[in-house]
Amino acid sequence: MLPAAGLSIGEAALRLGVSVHTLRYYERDGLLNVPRLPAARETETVQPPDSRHAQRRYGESELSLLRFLLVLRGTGMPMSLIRRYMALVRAGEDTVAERRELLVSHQRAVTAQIAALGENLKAIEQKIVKYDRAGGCAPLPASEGTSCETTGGH
Amino acid sequence: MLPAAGLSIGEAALRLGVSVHTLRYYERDGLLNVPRLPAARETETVQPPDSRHAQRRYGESELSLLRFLLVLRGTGMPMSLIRRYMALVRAGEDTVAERRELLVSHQRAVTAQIAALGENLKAIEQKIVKYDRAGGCAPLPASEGTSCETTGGH
DNA sequence: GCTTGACTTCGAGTGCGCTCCAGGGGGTAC
DNA sequence: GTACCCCCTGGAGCGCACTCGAAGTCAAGC
Repeated sequence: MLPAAGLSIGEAALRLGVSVHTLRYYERDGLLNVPRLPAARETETVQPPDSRHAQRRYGESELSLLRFLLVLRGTGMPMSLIRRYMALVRAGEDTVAERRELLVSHQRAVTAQIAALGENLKAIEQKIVKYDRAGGCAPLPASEGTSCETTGGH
Repeated sequence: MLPAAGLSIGEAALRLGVSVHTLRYYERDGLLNVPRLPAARETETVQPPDSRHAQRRYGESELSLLRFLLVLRGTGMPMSLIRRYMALVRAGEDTVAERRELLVSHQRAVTAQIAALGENLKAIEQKIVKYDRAGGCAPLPASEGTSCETTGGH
């Protein structure tokens, strides 16, 4: 349960499978805030550094936030909506209803997207089958005889 | 079965659900060639126009090519690959094997994409469920009593 | 002290797929 | 003839999500 002071940006990037550029970009773009080092550390040199130039530390909470962020990105939610969602998360528990609404609407979009992809996939597979039938005559596989006319079509 | 001289670019765009800009862009980008008017027409003015400035006519063959092109685009195939595929189509029947290969590889990509989307969708749905359980206490629906602690999490 | 390496900032650059614009053609309607 | 509408071209612009570069900071190792 202890935050254990978290990972550096490089480690976090590695673990999440994105670039450090992307992580910084997300923060710059207002998607989330990441705490910085100077708070408490084992050996305390005189001063925590310059306050800018302070290194980010990614704890469990940031990581799980980012994991979900990547889920949203991975389903094509635009940055602007993600920004809104993350702001709601930061704003506390009484934004749950609105967050839910946002996710439900996105869920519908994703479902539709999957359906459309499935349709298109079907069309691609049909074309492949057509090529299989046509290709039995010339190049690759040797199967039993079907008529080998090139009756139009691509 | 007769080509009936085909549609204008505006009509084709309307029918395919894209903009005329996009159709011209596809052609400019080498995805396909579209025949032009000046061949044979009812009233022949002295000269068929300037040869540039000649209007495109979209016949069944162009339309079905475009429909499949849109399937490929709709599944995220990049323009460069589509260009290759379309070149193979133009090149004639003995490119069928290579076309097939291209489509099969894309098919795999789309299948993977759908799977990934499904995974992400699951994560989103779980989050929604979590919000449902949390939200029973405060804002929207009134259901029977579950414990209403906010035990961590976004 | 100097180098190395991972971090910091801000701003500019990239790639993709359109999308739009200026400037012009040409045919039909009034 | 001139208004209208759809068509043409080449090139510029846009939105998105990164991606990279220059210049600087800091801690650790030799």
